[in-house]
Parts: sequence; structure tokens; C-alpha cells
Amino acid sequence: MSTTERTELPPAYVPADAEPGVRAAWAASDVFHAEPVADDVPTYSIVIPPPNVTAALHLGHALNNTLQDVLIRYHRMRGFETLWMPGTDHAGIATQTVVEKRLLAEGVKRLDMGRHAFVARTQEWKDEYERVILDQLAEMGASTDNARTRFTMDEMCATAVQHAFYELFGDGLIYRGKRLVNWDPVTRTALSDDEVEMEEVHGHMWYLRYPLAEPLADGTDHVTVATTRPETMLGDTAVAVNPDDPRAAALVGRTVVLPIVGREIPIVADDYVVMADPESSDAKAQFASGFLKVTPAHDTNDWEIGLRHDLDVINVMGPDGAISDQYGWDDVSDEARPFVGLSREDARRAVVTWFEAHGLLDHVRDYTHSVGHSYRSHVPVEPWLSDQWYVRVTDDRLRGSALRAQVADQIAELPDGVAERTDTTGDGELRFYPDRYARTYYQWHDNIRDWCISRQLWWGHQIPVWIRLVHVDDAGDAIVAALDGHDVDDAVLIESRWTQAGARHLVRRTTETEIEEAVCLPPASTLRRIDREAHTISYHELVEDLEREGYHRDPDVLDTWFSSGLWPMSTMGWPWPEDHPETIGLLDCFNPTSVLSTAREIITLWVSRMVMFNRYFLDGRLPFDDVFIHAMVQDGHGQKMSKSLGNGVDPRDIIHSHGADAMRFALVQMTTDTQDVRMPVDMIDPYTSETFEPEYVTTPAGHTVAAPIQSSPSDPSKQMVSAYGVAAGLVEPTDDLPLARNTSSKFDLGRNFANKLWNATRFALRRLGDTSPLDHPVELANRPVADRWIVARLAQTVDRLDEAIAGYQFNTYADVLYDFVWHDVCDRYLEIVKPTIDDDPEQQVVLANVLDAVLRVMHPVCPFVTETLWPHVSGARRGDVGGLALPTSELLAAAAWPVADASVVDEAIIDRFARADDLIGRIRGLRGAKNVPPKKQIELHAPAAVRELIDSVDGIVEVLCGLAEVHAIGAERPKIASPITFEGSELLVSGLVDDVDLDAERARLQKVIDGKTKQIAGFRGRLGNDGFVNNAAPEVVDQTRRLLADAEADLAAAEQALAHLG
RNA sequence: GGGCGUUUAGCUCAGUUGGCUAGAGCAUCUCCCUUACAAGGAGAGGGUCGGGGGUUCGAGUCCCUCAACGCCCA
Repeated sequence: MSTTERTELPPAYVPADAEPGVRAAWAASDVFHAEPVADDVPTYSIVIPPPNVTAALHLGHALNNTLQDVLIRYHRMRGFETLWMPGTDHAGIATQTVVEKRLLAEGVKRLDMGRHAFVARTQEWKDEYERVILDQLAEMGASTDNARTRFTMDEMCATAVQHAFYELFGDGLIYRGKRLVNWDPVTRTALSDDEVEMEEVHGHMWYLRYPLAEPLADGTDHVTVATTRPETMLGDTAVAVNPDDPRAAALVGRTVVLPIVGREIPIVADDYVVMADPESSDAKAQFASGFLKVTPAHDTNDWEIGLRHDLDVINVMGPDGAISDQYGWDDVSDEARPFVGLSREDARRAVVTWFEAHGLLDHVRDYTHSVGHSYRSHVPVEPWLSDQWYVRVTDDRLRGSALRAQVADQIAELPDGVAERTDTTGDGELRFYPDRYARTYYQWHDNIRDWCISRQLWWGHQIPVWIRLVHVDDAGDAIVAALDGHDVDDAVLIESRWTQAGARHLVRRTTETEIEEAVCLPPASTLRRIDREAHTISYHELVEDLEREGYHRDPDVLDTWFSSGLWPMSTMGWPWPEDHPETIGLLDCFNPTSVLSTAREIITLWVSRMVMFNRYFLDGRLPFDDVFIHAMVQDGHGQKMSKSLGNGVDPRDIIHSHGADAMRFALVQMTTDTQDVRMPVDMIDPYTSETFEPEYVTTPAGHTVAAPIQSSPSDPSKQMVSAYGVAAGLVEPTDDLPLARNTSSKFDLGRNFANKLWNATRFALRRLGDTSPLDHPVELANRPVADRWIVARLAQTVDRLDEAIAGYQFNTYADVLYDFVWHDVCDRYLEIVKPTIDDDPEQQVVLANVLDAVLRVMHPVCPFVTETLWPHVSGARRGDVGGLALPTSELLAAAAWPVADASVVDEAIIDRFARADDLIGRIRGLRGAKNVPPKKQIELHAPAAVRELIDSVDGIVEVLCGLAEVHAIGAERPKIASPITFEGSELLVSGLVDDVDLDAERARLQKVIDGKTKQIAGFRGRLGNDGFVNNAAPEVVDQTRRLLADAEADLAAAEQALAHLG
């Protein structure tokens, strides 16, 4: 792509021919590489939300990454030192699940494989998809700094994770204890609250009778509890009743004998209990019996009740969800024995059967309620008691800091108990776009609970803690002394030989007689830097020592979001940039990043954690100043495009059918600040390349998706598979069943636009002769109206684009571009200059400069077509235009954003042009109404004022209307002519047709008269209203008066014209 | 159950502090293969802005209410 090459461009833009060369040119340069710069150089940075390595990207990712690229390219052109940090996320549970499923299909089980081999296999999967994802980003044109590509589990990020864990551990912000977790019995892992999806379930409400230990005086011998989960009754430790319930007084304090188990349990009063009310509109009250069985080990609400009433916690299930006596249930009666070992589903049936058989099943009702399901295995989540690691995010240093970060004009009042904002770095600086998401973020933190960070997985950052259990008698005096006065589960940090070696040591009683010691190691790079008073033991020696002493590393890994939460820091070399010299200076220069662009579902999972971590570890500094939440892409049926649904569209399919620029333009154009954008998806027949609407089917979950197998619309005997079928694992493409690519007519607009630019450039290049360069800048003041107008419009356009970017108004950016390039440049300016440009070297320079600027302003959205055209246009530019700064550049990606002097915007010219444009519209309307062929020249008869206007705009009316001549309108009227009105005058157009149909002319004029009459009535009504005249803004009243006068003049002109027709 | 959003032309969507005759693209209709572009050009038709109520001189825009759909949280 030499700048001097002047080959003829093909007649249409073919993205597939252009894109690879452009990508190669970018790759061969270092335009996307950022380096730390001096303080006085403005910087702009974004860290990519790292896509999961579970699968290829879909259009939702394409949307988000296009928006980021627009911001990045724009700011790079504006002269900012611009960093876009790319990378991927290991996505612990999601990736492990995918790989496990794949292995199972091959007949291999993870547990048989062993941890090491499984992780290696997952690593292979990761490598494959990381490659796919990075390729996809490149194909979309993402201008990421690829030399800095990170992965959440690479060495740099792993160090950050371990260091962060170590620091939080030492600061008392990480603890371990028995807690109810959301347990997935299939994947056998704890899920965070965010990984639980609520689903409506059509189930039953069972009413079970629990006999009272002693009947009441009135003969009452039982209470009836209502439950959706009868099987958990084995672990009941109380029955609760609302204190306001009339029956409460007689029952509270008494006991019932738990059927099957024989356990005697108390009746307690708790106002959590919903009182029975069959008339209530609330389903809970309708179905309530007024008595609640309390199972603290198997229900989070019951757990809370248990805490309030100091109830026993009896866990009756194992990690597989089956009934078990191995996890805390030690009063198994003979009657209960047969239930041990049953799955929770079988146990439910068995319990119900038992109650029925013993006459204790009162009744059963159908009941629909929401139940938490694992977002991975989709089975109901079991609240389950187990040892987990938590981050104490409820601490003011984390939660408070996240809340204080919010800008005061979005969130004025912080919750009670949160320290006020100060002038600390980062306080009051975090802003959400659109505004409303500030509330979402706030409410999440207002109600935040401690964050369970351990996951029973193999794929992830293994928790850097070594644990051993010791009997209190063997624990040693120091530990016993440290724990003196502390309850079971109260953890205490102590000094020991391990802390002297640089580790941190946490102890707690797990029972009265057992102590758990947990030693947390920093990463080796941190350990090296700790002043350890002559302790020079290495990381590996320390590990060996610990294991010799009976410590075992916790097998669990960290929640994925723990590492993503550190992403804006870990990718920039934190905590030890010196260990990675290429990262030195990055943190200070590019963190806080400028903006985070992401989907709203991730505000809680990710945005929150990044804010807490970045602020905690970097002295209050925010990870980003702005958060932009973009819309969610839905399919044609209003369903969210997602991996799990399988309705995602691969951006490569769209790039294939429309080109990357078309995809990007359409995505940008649809990004308004609403929540969702709908994208009807079609398919391309691999046999004929024809686009068709697929056959749909409904999934068991009720979603409408493309049928896995589709028939060719032109030949039903030929079949193909849909992307949905492949994503859902239902079919595989074969030679006989090829994959049908997706496409969508949504992108036609973008494709057409790229082609329009291509052809406008083709036109210009033909007309820009090889004349010698101008030795002076073109003085706009000396140029015809068209030239002055187009430059003025260009300057206005640049301003509007700047505003759009500053406010994250992406659709405005696209619309302003489209309108300017298509309508102003192509439809008007290029048409106007056609007759003059060949002989006007200065006009050629104006055109070349306008086109040069157009390529620049379109580049952030359509980088490929603009970069392809760039050398041609720069090569054809033989001079400058005064007031327009367009410095040259080898690559467009590195070129400067256009800067126009305010003087180029001549309002008078813009005004005059607008009047002429109005006149043109009327004349063209007449031509259109009469179907006059474009070549046919016509004549206009107009009064002096209109002729002056036409003269004052240097021929544009003549050119755009095909006007051969303009005559004065006088007493001598042309015989065959059609009247129009303009600015209150009657004009005649002749030469349109050979004969005038008078009736048609009258009808046309009558329509104008009717319209004007109606309009005038409206204006008069408004102006006749004292309320309007007195209350409305004076300029609005003036404007209305002016409009009325104009309309009246037009009406008079139309009536006059009608009279002339006779 | 709580919160957020959406409902404007046949379709997909704009419409920033209330104020010109509510806009765009696609689709439809008419004419035109005019040497940049038929993925195009010049025109045209098409909307009582989801229903109801209110505030106001004036409401697509603000308030209340109902309905449908979607998402997030519990």
C-alpha cells in the first residue's frame, strides 16, 4: 500500500479482499502498542473484559469490543497515548464443566484422570479457544496491544492473585468457617450467590403433622407444617410460629416429637414466619399453615432463625445431595435408618409415603415457586454446610470503599454505617453511563454479603493455604493462649515459625477439642522481598517444611472473579512490575483506566470486585473512572443471545456475509442507552448462498431456536445443520450436513455504507487529476458556496462526533456520520461539483481534503475500508484547505483527528444553503410527481427574490434540479407549466411535460392549500391563546408568529397559483 | 416479592432540559441501468407515539394507574 500507487479501485467494496491486507499492515506496525509516557501526555486506557475461554465469541462480545475499539481508535487519533489491554479469562467452573462434558463424551471421567492430567487437558482447551478468541478480535479489527496479551492464569496474573490473597489474609479480610453455601450436588462445588439462577418450578406444598410431645388442654395434639421440601425434615431442629399468630401463646415453649427421627424439638416464635391467610393475594400466605419447620443446615432462612434461637444445626446430606449420617447427623433412629443413602428426590418420596402411611400427611397442594438452580448443571442448588473461604467484603475497607467511590450526583446519600466520602483518591469519582446503573451498583453493595471464594474445582488458582488439624492437647501453648477466650470458628492470626519465614498463620477451633491451623504463603516473588531476619528459606523449601509438618494444601481453587477482580492491576504488572520489565510504569500511567465497557449482568460480579480490590491495594485509586453499560443483544424472538442458550451468532459469520466494517457500523448504530437490542437472525444456504429464514423449534425450556437440521429452501432434499444445533451439541456438521452460517439483514445498512464511501472515493480519485500540488492553502472565502458549505458541515460534524463520544452516545456517532457522508457529501456535494471540478484545481483540493477528513472520522467505526482507501486519498491530496488541519500519516490508524478552525463554520452560508435546499426539494418533488427523467432539463420562472437566492448559491440549484434556465416570472406566463410555492411566492416550472393536466395540477395545489390551512389554524389557535402568549418562552412565541406568516404567505401563493390555472 | 427497562410507520429503532408539520434505515409504490455507487439515484405513501387518567397555554417527552414483554436481584 504505497502512497503513490494509483491503481483503479474495483467498482464495489469487497471486505474479504481488503481486510487481510489491512490487518497485516497494522500488525507490521506498532500503532497499537502503548508505552508509559510523561505526565503531561494525555493517556487513555481500557482493559478488555476478558472473554471466557469456554467458547468462541458471539455478537454480544462483538458489540462490546467494537464499542471499546471505537473509543480506543478515536482517542488514539486525538493524540492520547492509548492502551487497550487484551486477554482472556480462565473462567474456572464454566471451562471445567465444558471440558468435563467433552471428556465424558469420550468416556473419560475427570476423577479417573487425576488433577494433573485434567488441568493439562483443560490447558489445551484453553489454548485452542484463546487462539480462536484472539483471532476473532483481530478479525473484528480490535486495535488491542497484542504484545501485552494476558490470561487470568498466566504467571503474571497468578502472582497478583496469590499476593492479593496473602495481603487480604494478613489483614483479616479472608476467613474460613462453616457456612451454608449454595451447593451444586452434580458438579460438587459451592456456587456464589451470583451463580444461582432462580427458576419457576411447578411443585407441591406438603402439609405434615408433627405430634406435640404433650397434647394441649384443648385437645390439640399436633401442629401442621407446610413445606416444599419434606426430605429435609430429617434435619429439623425446631418449629417456628409467628408471635402474632393466635395459636402462638399456647404453643411456644412446648416441643414436638419429630416423626421418623423421634427427635424432640422446640416450638419457637419468630416473625419471619408467614401467617396463614387463605384470602391473601400473597401466595406465601395463601399456602402457609402458620407453622414453619426449621432446618438450619438446609435452608438459608432457617439458618438465620437458627442463629436467632440458638438451634442445633444437623446436616443430613452428603456432598452428592443424598441423605447421609456422615456429615453431622448422629441421632439416626431405627425408623430413620432406611432413609440414609437415598437421593434427595427419593428421600422426598419416601418421607411423604411414610407420613401418609402413618396418617400424618394432612394434605398436598400444587404449588409454583422459584427454586435456585446451578447455572452450570441446572439442578436445584442445595443449601449445604461446609468449610469455605470468604472475603469479608462487608468490611468498610471494601464495601464502604466501593460505595464511597460513587459520584455524589449519582448517589448522594451513603447507607448508614458507611463512612462519609473524603478527599481521598477515588472517593466520589466513579460514574456510570447510563445513570440508572449507579443505583444497581449501590443497591448491590448496600445488601452485600461476604463473598465465598473457594470452589471445589481443579481449574483455577489453587488457594495458597496449607492446613492441618491438631488436637487441642498437641497444639502448643502459644496457640492455646492465642485462642483463649475465642469461640469455636473464631479465627486468630498468630506469630509462629511460619510467619517468621514470611507466611501468615491463622488458627481457629473447629470444635472444642480440634484446632485448624492455616498457613498462607505469599507468591515466591513476594517472599523474596519480605525482610525475614536472616530467614532465607525459599518458597519450595517452605512448602516442603509445611508438608513435613503435616500440612496439606487446600485443594480448592479461587472463584474466577477473584482473579478477574484484579485484572486492571494484574495485567499491568502489579505487584512487582520490575519482574516484568515491559510493565514498568504501566500502572502509574494507565491505571485508573479511562472506562470499563461491559454488560449490566456483570456489575455485581465484576465491576464491584475490581473497585474494591483496586482501591484496597492501590491507596484508594479506582480501576476506572467511567463504567459504560451497553445493551444486550437479543435474537429475533427477544431472547438474550447467550452461550448457554446456543443462539449466539459468531461474528465471523457476519464478517463473512457483510464485512467487519458493516458489522461494526451496525452495532455502533444500534447502541442506544436502552437495555436490549433485537437482532433477527437469518441463515445462509451453504448450497446456494441464498439467505433464508430458518425453521424454528421450541426447546423444553420454552425458548424458540433454529431447528438443528434445516432444509435448503430451494431443494428440500438437501439439508444442513444450524449453529444452534452445533452449539447445543445435538448435531455435528458433515459433508452431507454442512453448517449454515448465520447472517442478519440488520447489517445491510453498514455494508451499503461502506460501499457508498468506497464509490464516493472512486469518483473523487477519477476527478482528482495528476495536477501539480497547490503552492498555497485554499482560501475558503474565495470559494463557491458549495465548497464553503461542505467544509462548514464537516467542522460541525466533527464537533457533534466529539460530543457523542464524550457522552458514550454511540448511535449518535453512527447517525451523524451516516447523515454527513451519505447525504451531505455524496448526495449533495459530489453532485454539485460534477460540472466544475475537472477544471478547478482548488475545488479538487477541497474535495480531497473533505474526503481525507471523512476517512479519519469514519475510521473508529469502519477501520478496514477507511484504511484501505487511505493511501489513495492521501496520495491524491495536493494541497491544504485554510482552517482545516489534516497532518499526513502513513497509516490511517495513526493519523490525527481532524481539527477545524471555528472560522470555517460560516453560519450565513449554511443558512443560505438550507434555503436553496428547500427550494431544490420542492422542484425535485414536482419532477418526481410527474416522473420526469433525470436527463430532461426544465425551466424555472421565479420572482426576483428567488432568482437572487439561486444566483447567490453559485449554481447548486441548477445542477441539482436539472434547471436549464431561470426566468423572471411576469405577466407573460408560460402556457405549459406547473406551479409550486416557495417562501410565500408562486413559482412556475416549465419543460416538465408536453401537456399539462389541469385537473391534476388543481388537485395538487388543493392538497397544498389544505395542508397549509390546517397548519395555519393550528398556529392561530396557539397564538390566540393568552396562556400560550403569556407563558411560553418569548422565542417560541416569535417563532410561531414567523411560522404563521410563512404559512400564510405559502397559502396565498398556492391560492394565487390555483387562480391562475383558471 | 423488590428493582430496572421496553411498548413510536409493516419490520428494526431514534426522538438529550416539555414547544416548528414526530424522524431514520429496511420493506412498499412511481420513475430512472444519468460514466462513483442498482449494495444506486429522484420522488411518494404510511404513525390518534400500548390503554386510561392527571399536571400544563402546550405532553411521544413529566406524574399516577393498568396491561404486555424482557432483564437483574431476592
